[in-house]
Amino acid sequence: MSKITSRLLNWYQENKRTLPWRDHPDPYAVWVSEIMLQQTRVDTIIGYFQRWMEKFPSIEDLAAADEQDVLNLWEGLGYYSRARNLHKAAKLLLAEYGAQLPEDTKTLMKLPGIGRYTAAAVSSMAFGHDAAALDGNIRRVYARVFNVEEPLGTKDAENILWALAEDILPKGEAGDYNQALMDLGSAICTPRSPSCEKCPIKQDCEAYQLDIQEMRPVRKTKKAVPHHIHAGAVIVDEGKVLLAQRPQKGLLGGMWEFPNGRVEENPVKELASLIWEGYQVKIKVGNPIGEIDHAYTHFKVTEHVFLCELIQLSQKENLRWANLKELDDYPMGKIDREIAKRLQTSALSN
DNA sequence: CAAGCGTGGGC
DNA sequence: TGCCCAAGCTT
Repeated sequence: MSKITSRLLNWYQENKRTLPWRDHPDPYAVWVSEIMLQQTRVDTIIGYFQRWMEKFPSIEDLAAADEQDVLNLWEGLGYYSRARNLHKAAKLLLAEYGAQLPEDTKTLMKLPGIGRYTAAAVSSMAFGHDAAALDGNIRRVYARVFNVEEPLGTKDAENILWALAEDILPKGEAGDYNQALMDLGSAICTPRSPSCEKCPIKQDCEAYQLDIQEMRPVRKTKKAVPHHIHAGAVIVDEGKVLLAQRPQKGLLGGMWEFPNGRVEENPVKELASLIWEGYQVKIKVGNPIGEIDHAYTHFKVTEHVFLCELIQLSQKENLRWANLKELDDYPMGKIDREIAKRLQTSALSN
């Protein structure tokens, strides 16, 4: 075992955080936590993880769940395909794997939502196999320790970093070692202003020795995010409000929303035809309720919301009339949950 | 294989 | 405030 790995493992023993899924004998819990942690911080998922394990304690429970209940529990976490994939995979495991997670990375990667990183994480942490993991933290740590100059995400950088991960991995300690690297990355070797003085491997770190740690990893330049204008319709009829379910694929797949869409310039003028074309619903546009700003990863939105009256409804597929009190039962993205809350609040004060 | 996919926090 | 980023995967 190299000096680097033994220093990291020693540091981990002294500094590892106690987390709900750590030192947990249940591979299912490790799997769920790893999916939740994809592109998501530890602090964010703690509550979600505990509610999830309470409601779906096992693969069998998850496989038997309703998709809407699964999405409701996931609401607010984002990347909702993760929840749908967990659900799909649980059904698959029950049908074809005896309700047990496979232990090897190759079989794990056949499950929806499990890629190279997550397969290695589950195999090493839940089953103790020698699987090298590479996530955002580990990429950053290795890019600094070995002064990798290829921009992150390029084929060259990926080849170099995965090869490093495989080469350095200490046999028999992969689970702790992978977690040690990730804890180091989140606590010490941070993207900006890393705490190099506290780092257990600073004497091994090429970037630190050259004092260029903040120049590593090299990043590719990013594109500007567009800003779109949306118009949304709160359509009320006989005390109920009209909701639409989004398609399974794409943005907020399977979630519910107030009928809305992108407009070019004038939300008031364009809204009625927009709703008609998008949902086959004819409306009369009334008073504005408010504006909501939201930043997605790849674009920003300002949504103008209007109270509207129903004139004609030409299809019922994917549409539903909901009581204001029942809006919490419908999984929604952030914008539509905000609209729902405003409606419930104003209805309460009336 | 580049683009799409959410949201919250830090600075 | 605006921007960057975060335990990635899918198509």
